[in-house]
Amino acid sequence: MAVGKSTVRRTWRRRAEARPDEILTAALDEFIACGFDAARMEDIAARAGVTKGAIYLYFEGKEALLRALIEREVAPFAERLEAAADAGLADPAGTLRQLAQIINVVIGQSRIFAIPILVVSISNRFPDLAQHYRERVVARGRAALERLIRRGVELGQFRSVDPAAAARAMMGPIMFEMIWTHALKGPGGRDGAWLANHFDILLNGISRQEDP
Amino acid sequence: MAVGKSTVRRTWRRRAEARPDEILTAALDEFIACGFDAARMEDIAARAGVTKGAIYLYFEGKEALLRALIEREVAPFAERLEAAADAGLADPAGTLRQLAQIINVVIGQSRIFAIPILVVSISNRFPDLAQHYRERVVARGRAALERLIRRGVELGQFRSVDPAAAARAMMGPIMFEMIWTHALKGPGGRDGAWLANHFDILLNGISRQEDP
Amino acid sequence: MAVGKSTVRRTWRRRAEARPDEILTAALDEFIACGFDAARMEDIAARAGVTKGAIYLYFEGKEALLRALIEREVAPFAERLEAAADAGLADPAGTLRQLAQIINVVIGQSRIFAIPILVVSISNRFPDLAQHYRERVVARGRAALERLIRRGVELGQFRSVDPAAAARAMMGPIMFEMIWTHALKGPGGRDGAWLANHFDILLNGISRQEDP
Amino acid sequence: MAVGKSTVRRTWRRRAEARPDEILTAALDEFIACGFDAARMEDIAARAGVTKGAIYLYFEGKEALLRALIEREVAPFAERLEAAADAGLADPAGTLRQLAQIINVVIGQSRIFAIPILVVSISNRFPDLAQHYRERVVARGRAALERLIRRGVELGQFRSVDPAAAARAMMGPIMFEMIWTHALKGPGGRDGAWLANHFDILLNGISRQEDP
DNA sequence: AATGAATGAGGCTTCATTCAT
DNA sequence: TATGAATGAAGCCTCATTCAT
Repeated sequence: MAVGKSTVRRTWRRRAEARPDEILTAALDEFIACGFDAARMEDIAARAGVTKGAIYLYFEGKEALLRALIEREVAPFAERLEAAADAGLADPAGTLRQLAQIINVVIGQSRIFAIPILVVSISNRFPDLAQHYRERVVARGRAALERLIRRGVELGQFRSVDPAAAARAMMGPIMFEMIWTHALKGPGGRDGAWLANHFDILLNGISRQEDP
Repeated sequence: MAVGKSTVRRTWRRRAEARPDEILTAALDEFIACGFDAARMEDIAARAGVTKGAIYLYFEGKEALLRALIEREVAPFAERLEAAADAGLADPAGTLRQLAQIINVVIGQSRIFAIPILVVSISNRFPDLAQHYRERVVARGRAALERLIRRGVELGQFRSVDPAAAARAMMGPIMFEMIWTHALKGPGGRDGAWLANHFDILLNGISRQEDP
Repeated sequence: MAVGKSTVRRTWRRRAEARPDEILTAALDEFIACGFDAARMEDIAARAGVTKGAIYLYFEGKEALLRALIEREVAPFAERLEAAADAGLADPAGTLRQLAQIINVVIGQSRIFAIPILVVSISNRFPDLAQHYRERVVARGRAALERLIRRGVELGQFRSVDPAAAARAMMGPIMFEMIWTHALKGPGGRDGAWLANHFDILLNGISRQEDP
Repeated sequence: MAVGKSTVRRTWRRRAEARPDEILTAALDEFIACGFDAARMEDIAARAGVTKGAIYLYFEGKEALLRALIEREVAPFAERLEAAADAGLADPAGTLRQLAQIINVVIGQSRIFAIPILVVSISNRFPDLAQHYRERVVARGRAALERLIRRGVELGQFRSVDPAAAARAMMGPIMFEMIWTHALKGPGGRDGAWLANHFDILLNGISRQEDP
């Protein structure tokens, strides 16, 4: 009985504690679907299963929603990239090939890769968010790729290329795939081979030419 | 007298005829600066040196402004790319290196490379514009690069890679540079060497290895 | 154990019984500080040390709070005035001078003299409250002053003025002092001599001229 | 014909130029009727014969409306008081009696005497407006009365009272009449004799006692 | 008796668009 | 062709009030 009571209460509590996250997820969906300005608070609320006013119990306003969202999504985004890269320092070439395949799959499946596009589209009006993203995600992702490439050079897998330039060269195709998939919505791109192909070409470009 | 009158009239006419273009340019600037939704008709008008109402003499409304803008900018954009590519079919490798340098310079100088970002940021709400852009610019640009690469393979400059894949791989860095320059506004990128570096790596990746 | 329990309970009860009064006091403070409309139920609750919902256990709503407040404050306000006046019927002139001094001190010390201003500022929207105040406080206060003056005339302290007019003439400075102190917040007025001065002049105006 | 055209245009222009004033007048009416917070922009607009949005062509918002209103009303208010007072420096006693009668009449006729009540009721939330009013109207009005009384003393009409104290004593009844008329709306007060009576008593209080 | 999450009506303000001149 | 006053729909946000716990 006492247990029953506690359970009930817990249900109630759990909802209240989960609200901010539910709202943020709803906001992400709306922002991606309509853009920051065209997204209506009421639609975000509806998507989260609450009413307009409820959002303001947890967030100061629309801009706060955007900021909290970036905050919530950006760190894991960067960390996943880094962790995956650093876990494969023993075999840089193989790891880069794997990364290409994984990213290719995830891009098609997860909403998370729509976030960079959201960030880009609001970057002129929220320069600090753009900066945050640049430093937390792009810079860290590039640094992780750089570490892989530098190690590949040390191991003799790659030629002695400039790791920074090579890492940067790899960001391009990733961004292109995101935009192609989530914004321009080009057809046929989702067969999963493209990014791997791009990386192959890049890897070819930096690899040691062992066989003539 | 007649001369005077005619002169005055001509001046006046010229302005009147130039209006739509001035307005579109103003609109482009505002759209890039604030995004489509946040751009105010009044600010566009002010930038163009007219009043709000005058815009409606030439355009149906805000969305029409956007469409006309894309229309006006997209075709030349694609044609310039194509012309430059096709003019260099005699030396694909050299042409691609040149293209990288030219694009790199133009990206930093011209507002024109902010247009793709604008298109991307509104693509979810105006899918037809996205499609238009995809087909008119991205697809044609890719096809032009493809022709270059195919010719390079025929000439023996490049290995027998898949021209489509290689062309696509080259779009990524271009897009990255645009976004980095016009949206994320990363520092230090505008030294002009990066895109050339990326292309070098890619060209390395597809080039025939003449020297062992 | 029983004792402990009862003690706890009593403490608890006492608080519960005190709640309505605490809430009303908090409401008065907020109403005075912000006005009726701008006062927020949440701030009233916070001032009273409870949560928003608790107020509704004791009062129907915001307007009920206002009415209860006027009810609670108005009667004692009037009664104090009356009692003080009637207690001094033996020496009207002296009593009026004393009243001036007492009021002057209390105006500066107590929130109670901010109530008339509150009433005035909401009087157009709650005419019944205004009427209530008019009849319960202003009219009774004036009547008390009138009795004093009439007695003064009878005693030969004052000339045979119209007691009603003279009483009314004395309300003005009091109101002016309240407004000056609690609303317009003029500087320097709180030295305590002004109201006495005003009354002196008024008393001079109605006093018998014993000395030629 | 040319005249006709010009007339039409003038009509149009005149309306546009008159708008701010019409809106302010409407705002004053609403603010007095409902108080600042309860007054709705839409009702103000309706009273002015325009739509909500039109107000924002001329004023920044609701608070700006209030400020412009005070600005517009306060100066003439003070100037009229001063001019009337200074015009009568030759006969202070008579002038003060006249002033009492004039004010008494105007209080009953004009909305202008509801402004002090409006100011008082918002003074806690807009302290700068209160200060402005205090300095521009109350202080100047008091100074004008002071000049009259000082001159009266010099001329021998009045005893050698403190002019500042006497002037201040005269403000009270005026304020009381305003509040009584426009806020508490006491019945029967508008017979026009009261303020004159108050002033008589005050004048008696400060006058030289020529007859024993 | 008390909490605090949630509601929803309603206000202020903005801005694309229209239209008389 | 051009103006700019005016509209009115729509969005953000607040807050008095309710209610499950």
